[in-house]
Amino acid sequence: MQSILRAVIEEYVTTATPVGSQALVERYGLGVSSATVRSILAELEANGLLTHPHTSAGRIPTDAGYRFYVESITEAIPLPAVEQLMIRHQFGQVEFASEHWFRLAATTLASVTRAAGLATPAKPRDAHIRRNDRVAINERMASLILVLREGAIKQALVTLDADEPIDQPSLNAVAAILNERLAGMTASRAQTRLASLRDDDRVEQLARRVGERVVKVVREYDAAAIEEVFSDGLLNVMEAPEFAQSDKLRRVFSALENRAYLGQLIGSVAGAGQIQVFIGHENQPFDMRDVSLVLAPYGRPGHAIGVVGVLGPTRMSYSQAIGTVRFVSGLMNELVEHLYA
Amino acid sequence: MQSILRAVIEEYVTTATPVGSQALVERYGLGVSSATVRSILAELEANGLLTHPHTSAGRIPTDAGYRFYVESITEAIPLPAVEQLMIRHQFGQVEFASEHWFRLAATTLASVTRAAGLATPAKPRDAHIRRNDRVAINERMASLILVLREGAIKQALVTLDADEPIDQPSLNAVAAILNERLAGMTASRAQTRLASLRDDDRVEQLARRVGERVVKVVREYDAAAIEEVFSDGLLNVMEAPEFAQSDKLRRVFSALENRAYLGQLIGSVAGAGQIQVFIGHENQPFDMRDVSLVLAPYGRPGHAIGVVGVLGPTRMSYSQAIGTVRFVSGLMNELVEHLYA
DNA sequence: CGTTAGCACTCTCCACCATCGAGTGCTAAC
DNA sequence: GTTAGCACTCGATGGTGGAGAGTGCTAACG
Repeated sequence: MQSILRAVIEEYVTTATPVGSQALVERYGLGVSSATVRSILAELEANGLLTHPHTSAGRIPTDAGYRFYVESITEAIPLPAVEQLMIRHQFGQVEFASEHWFRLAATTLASVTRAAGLATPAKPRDAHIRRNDRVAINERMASLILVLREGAIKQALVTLDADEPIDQPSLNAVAAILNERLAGMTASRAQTRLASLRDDDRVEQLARRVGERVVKVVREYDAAAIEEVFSDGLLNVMEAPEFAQSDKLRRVFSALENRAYLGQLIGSVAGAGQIQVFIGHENQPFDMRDVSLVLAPYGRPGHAIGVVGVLGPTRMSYSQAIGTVRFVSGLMNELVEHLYA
Repeated sequence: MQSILRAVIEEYVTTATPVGSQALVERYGLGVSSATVRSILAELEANGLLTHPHTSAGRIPTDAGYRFYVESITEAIPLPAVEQLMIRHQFGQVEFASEHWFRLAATTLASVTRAAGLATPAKPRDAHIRRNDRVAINERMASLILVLREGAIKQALVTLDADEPIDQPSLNAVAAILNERLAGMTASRAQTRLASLRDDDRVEQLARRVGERVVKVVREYDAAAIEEVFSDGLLNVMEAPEFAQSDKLRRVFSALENRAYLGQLIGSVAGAGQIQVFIGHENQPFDMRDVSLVLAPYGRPGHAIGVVGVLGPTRMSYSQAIGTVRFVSGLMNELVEHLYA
């Protein structure tokens, strides 16, 4: 019974056409006749795991069927050793900098699974300020460059609307104050340490103003749901026969372009801490009901967390996808670990 | 004759169906009968400006027809004042930092022209080093942060494979040397200024090694064809009826994903210095023959140059697209100018 | 009672065909 | 040069009729 469901799904995943009872007994050594299979298929359909496009067609899995199947995969197919080596090799070739990794992860996932690869950079929960520098552009404005301990770099312009231009020595003094007070702080701790600056001293006052700007930038960074979702291999998804009618395709793309839902999903994956599968119309709010996602977090829990995964048609090879995503997220874990070591 | 061509194109642009002689006389006050129009249409077809999908269908413009039409647009329709104001307002709302502008430009172009908006950040021809800082991550590695005068920020890790760990004072000394020698330099000038560093002094030797890394990063930045092409509103293009068959769509997307051709185009536009239109199969090498591009450079000639524009079906409103792209690129010019002022 | 062979039934797919109509090209007259 | 008239072409539409795949049901079997 479960093995029949499994057979139906695996057959449908490869052929993309409704699968009949005969095809099953022929291609999978089930040891029973097609009539028996038919009665089991009818039962599976009654349980809501399979459907009928029409009376005289074979069965196709429902989203619930896929869900059942995915839950039953206790050990996902691990990625073949050859491919593991290849991927490691590729990661070895890019520069050792976290900003390159997540893109490569998406590209790799896309090419291995033949679906679309998704990845976000590792984003800290509460970023720590490592250091900040300012470069005066002119007397009225300063360009702030903020380095976060988690590796991100932020830039902001601050207008110094003082009555008279500020000279470079004063700016240096401001910078010194800020570095002394803000280094290593999170946004909220930085805020409290700025409070004690005096209002009657011109330099301290300026430092406070600039410092508040710094805090604001860091807060915004903390609050941003996802910095960026990088995707590669969307073409693979477009090529699937179920997207031959372009309206389905459109739905998926509009959901991708409006990244709100993706962000929410990714947030929940990052929170859950393990690989997760979202199938078809389980993706409720937006128009993603024609696709499934396999997502896994990577990074350091409590520090920086990103997400990698694949997006494919509901009819995708979940076991392969899970195996591949698991490997890539593991690899990313290693890399991030190295960075912090 | 030219007015008939113009009428055919404008009608086809709005209806997306082949246009016949009767429809033309009805909807455009041409003052002649359909038979006359037919003979003119036949002539235009002989000149290669129009085609026939089949015998009993109306005419549709060829790429050459569009080209002729575009050349004849001496004064593009300027963007309505209301929309100009709206756009200015939107640009006023984002932070005053060049990295936000090009994304907004793409988004704006997409929503106004109902096609896809494209934009690249302004990229300098020969970047100048403004300043660089290093933050030691541990004793064996330093994280380089490189600020270019043109506003870009680059990051790189350098492994300091010295025999013994390097202490912070030495690192500071290295940084001081580098800032003194490299500030304001282009990559090639920086290279020559590094040559005079002595090999027998440990700090100078280290400075040379790190400095060479800096030069390499800047060179890579100079050499990179395009940093990034940001696109928005690809959905608009997907919705055009000519992309109902998804294979055409696929061609366009594969051309976009493989950004080589786009980069080449953008390079040529940046070089040409004015708005350019690429129609259908004029986009020779790659599979972009189903779409047209209207691209314009922005920035400061000789300093930083970026490109903004739209990508739409060949059947797009060129006059509106040209007007809009012209306005947006002009606006970007103003903004960049402000930044340098 | 589970399994199986047999069989009628259902429904899609495809090829074929006739019809319709938009739009053309041509010709002859103005 | 322009126009009316007309035959012609060819895609689009819709209906028909097998062919084939696959089902569900029933009755028989171990």
